[in-house]
Amino acid sequence: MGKYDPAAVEAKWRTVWEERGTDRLDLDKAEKPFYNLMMFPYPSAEGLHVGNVFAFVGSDIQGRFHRLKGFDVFEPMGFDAFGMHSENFALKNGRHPAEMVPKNIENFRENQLKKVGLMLDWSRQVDTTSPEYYKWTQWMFVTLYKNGFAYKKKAPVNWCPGCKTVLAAEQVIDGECERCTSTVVKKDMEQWYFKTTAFAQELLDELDRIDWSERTKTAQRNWIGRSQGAEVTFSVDGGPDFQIFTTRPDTLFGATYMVFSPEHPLLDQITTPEQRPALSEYRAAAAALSEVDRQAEGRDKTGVFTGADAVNPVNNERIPIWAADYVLMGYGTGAIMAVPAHDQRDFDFAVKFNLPIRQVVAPDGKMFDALPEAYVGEGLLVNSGDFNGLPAKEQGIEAVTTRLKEQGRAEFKINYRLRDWCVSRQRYWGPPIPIIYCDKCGAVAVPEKDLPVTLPYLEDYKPDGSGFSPLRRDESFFHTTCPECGGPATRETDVSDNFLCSAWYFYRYPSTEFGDRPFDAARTKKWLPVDLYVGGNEHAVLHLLYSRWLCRALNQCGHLDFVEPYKRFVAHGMIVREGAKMSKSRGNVINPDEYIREFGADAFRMYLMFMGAYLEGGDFRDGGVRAMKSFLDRLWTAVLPEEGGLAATEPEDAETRFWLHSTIKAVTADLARFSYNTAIARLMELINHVTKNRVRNRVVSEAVVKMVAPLAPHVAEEMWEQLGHSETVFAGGWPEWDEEATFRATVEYVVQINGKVRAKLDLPAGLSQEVIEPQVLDNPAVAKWLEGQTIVKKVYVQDKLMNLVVKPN
RNA sequence: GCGAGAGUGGCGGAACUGGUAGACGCACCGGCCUUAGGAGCCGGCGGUUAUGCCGUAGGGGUUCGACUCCCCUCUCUCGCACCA
Repeated sequence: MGKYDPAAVEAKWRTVWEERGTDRLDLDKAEKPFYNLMMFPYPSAEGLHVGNVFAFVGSDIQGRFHRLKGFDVFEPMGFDAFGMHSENFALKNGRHPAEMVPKNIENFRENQLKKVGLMLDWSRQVDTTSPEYYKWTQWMFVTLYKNGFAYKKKAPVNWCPGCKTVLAAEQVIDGECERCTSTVVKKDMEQWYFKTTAFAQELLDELDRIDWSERTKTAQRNWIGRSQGAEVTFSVDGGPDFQIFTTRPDTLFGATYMVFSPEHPLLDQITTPEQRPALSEYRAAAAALSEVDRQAEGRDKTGVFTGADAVNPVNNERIPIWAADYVLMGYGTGAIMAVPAHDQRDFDFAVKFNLPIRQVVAPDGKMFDALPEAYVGEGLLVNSGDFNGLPAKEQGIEAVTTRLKEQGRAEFKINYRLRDWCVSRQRYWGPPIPIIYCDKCGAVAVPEKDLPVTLPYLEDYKPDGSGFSPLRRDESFFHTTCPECGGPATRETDVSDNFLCSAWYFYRYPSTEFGDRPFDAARTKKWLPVDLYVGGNEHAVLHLLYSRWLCRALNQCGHLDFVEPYKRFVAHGMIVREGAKMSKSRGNVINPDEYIREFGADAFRMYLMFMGAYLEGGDFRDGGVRAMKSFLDRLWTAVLPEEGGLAATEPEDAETRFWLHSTIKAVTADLARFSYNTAIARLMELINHVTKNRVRNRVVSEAVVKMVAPLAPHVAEEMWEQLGHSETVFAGGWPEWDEEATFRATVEYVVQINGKVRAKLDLPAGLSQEVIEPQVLDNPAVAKWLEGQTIVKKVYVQDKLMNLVVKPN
C-alpha cells in the first residue's frame, strides 16, 4: 500500500495507458458515440498556459464522466500551428516557423499535455501545418469559391501596420490588431472574402435553438447586429436619386438635413463648386483619422455642407446635404436622413451647426417647449401630414413605409452589422490560397488533383508591407501555368486566414486516415455534429462564428447534412491569480509544469477545478495545490486503509449509507452541470465522514475511486488496481445510488416564530403536522416565546420547519 | 448608450424550483505530538454593547418566511457601439 507518491503513480499510469491503448477508440465499433471536443491550442514556444490546462481539464472531466456512464467517448487533440501567432514569435526570435513549430508541438504533446492526464486519443492528432491537412483547407477554399461563397473585391480593409497584413473585422479589437495590438488603419485593397453575410439571418435564428452558453449566443447576436427598417430613396435637387437606410421611417417628416459619409462616391458629383475646397479638406482630415479616433465616444461632431439640397419624398421639402464622419460608409448605404429631434447624434450635430430641429413625435400628443436632447420615446406623430395622430414606431413605420413603397420610393429592409469575412493575408505562414490568375481564363481554382499548393520554404519570410505576401518574392512559386488553358499564369500569393484552418478541424479528427477526402461521409454521419464543445468565450465571434458559417456553407454545397457543427457549446470562465489578470509583463503567470512536478497532475487538476465555479472562472491562490495534495493523501488512506481490511458488503450503519448515497447523487448532478467545485467539496465531506468514523468498507472505497476518477484519473486508477481490479477504472461504470438511503431517519426541524429561528428539534422523519405540532408547542425553548402571544397562523413544511406566526394578546 | 453576467466573512467560494446564510477549502487562533517543522492530528473561527440584536452592495416592496421574487439606485466584469 504505502504512501501516496504522485510522481510514481502518474508515471506508471501514463505508461500503462499508452501500452494498453486505454484512450484509443475504434470509431467504427463504438456503440454509444460521444464526441467530446476541446479547442485545440496554438503550440507556443512558451509552452502550455495554465488557461489551456484549465480549459482542457474541465472538458476532460466531461469525457471521463461520460465514459464511466457507458459512452464511447472520442476525445481528440491537435495543433493550430499556422498563422501569425507562430510567425510573429519566430520573427521576433530570428527563427523559422517551419523549424520551430514541430519542436513546439513535440514539447506540448510529450512534455506537457501528456502529463496532465487527459484522455486523449493521440492516434488521431491533427496538425494544421501538415500538407495532408492544409490540402483540405485549400479544398475548402476551392469548394467555397466554386459555389459562389468566395469572391475578390477592392474595398476599404483593416490593415495592421505591425503585422503588415489585412485583418478581418473580427480580428480588430477596439481598433487594434488582435495579435500585436498595433492600431489598425483603413486601406483600399483588393482582397478575398467569404460571404458570411449570406447566412446572417440563419446564423441568428439558429441561436435560439442550439444549446450554447447564453453569453456566447449574446456575443454572436450583438456581432451579427440585425436591425430592421427601410431603405428610402431621396433625390438630389436637380440631380440623381440616392438611398438612405433608417430604422425610423415614421420620422421622415422630421428630417431637416441629410448626411453622407465622407467616403460616399456621390459627393464628387453633387458638391457645388464653391464647397469643393472645403469638402476636399474635410475628406482628407477624415481619412487621416484612425477608426478608433473617428468613432471615439463623446467626440465632437464635425462636418461640412455640400452646397446641394435633397428632396424629401414624403413632402418634397428641400433640405441641405452635409458630409460628416459620424456616418460610416460601411453600414447601410453610407448616407442617412437626419432627424435631430429624435436621434441624439443628429441632435448634437444640428445644435453644433445650427440646423433646424423639428418635433414629429409627441408623447401623449404634447409638443415640447424646448428640447434639451433628442426624444426617442413613444408618442403620436405630429407635423407629419396625413400621418398625424398615428402612434410612432411600429404603426408609423408600417404606414409611412407602405405609402412610400407604393410610390416606388422605399423598401422594407433589414441591415446586419456583420461583414463578409476578409480571408486573405499578406503573410507567409499559412496555406497558400489555391487560385491561379490567367490572362485568358481569369481567376481559376487549382484543381483538386493538384492540391495541396505546397507552401515553399522561404529563408526570408518577413512580410514587407508591399501589400503582397512574401510568397510573391518567390518567382518559381509565383509563375505557373493555367490549369485550364495551359498558358502562362501567376499564383495568388496571399495565404488564407488562420481561422479557416480552425473552422473545420473537428471534421478531420474522425477521418484522419483518409487521404483522399477531407472527411469520410460515414464517419461524419456517426460522429458529428460534436456532442460537447468546451472552450473560451473569447472565440465567440471568431472561431465559433466562422465554424458555424462554414458548416452551413458546406451543407449548402452538399458536403454535410447538418447545419450546426456543435450540439452543445459550454463557455468556461477565466482564471486570475490572486485577483489579478495573469500576464507576462506582470510576471505572475502560473507555470503548470512546476505544480505538476511538485504536487502531481491530479492535485493540480483538482485544485484548478476547486478554485471556483468552472463556468465563471476562478482565482488561483498559491497554497491551494498543496492543500489539494493533502486531501488526496487523506483520500488515499481512507480508501486503502493500512489496517483492518475492508468490509466487502454495503455499509450497515445508516449514517455512512446516508453520506455515501447522497454524495453519489450530488456528485453525479454536480459533474453533469460543470459544478466541479461543489462536487469536490462533497467528496471532501464524504472523506471527512469516513476518516472521522474510521469506515473501512469496499463499497465505499470503490464508489469514491470512481467518483474521483474523472477529476484525478491517475490516482484513481492506482487505487482501483490496489483494490484488486485488473481493468481500467473507466470501464467500471458509474456508481449508482440508493434513493432511500439519501434520506435520514431523523431530521432536524427548525421552529420559527414570526420567521425567526427559535429552536431546532430532532424528530423522526416523515411524521405529519398533527404528530409534530404538540412536540413543537411543548418544547420549552418554543413555549417561552409563546407566552402572552396568540398564534394566528401555523406554517408547516414536512421534514423541514414549522413557522408560528404570533401576535401579542 | 444597448445587451449579458455579477456584487455573500480576512480570502476563494457554497446555498437545488423562496424554508437553518456562510457548505467545502485557504488564512488565522488555541491545543496535542515532535530534537525540529512550511508535516500530521484535535478544537475554534461573520459582527456585536449576547437570554438578545444586526448581517448576503444600498433603498423600497411582495411573503408566515427573501442571498433567492418585483421596483429603484450604486459598483464591477464581459460583449457591441456615432451601426442611422
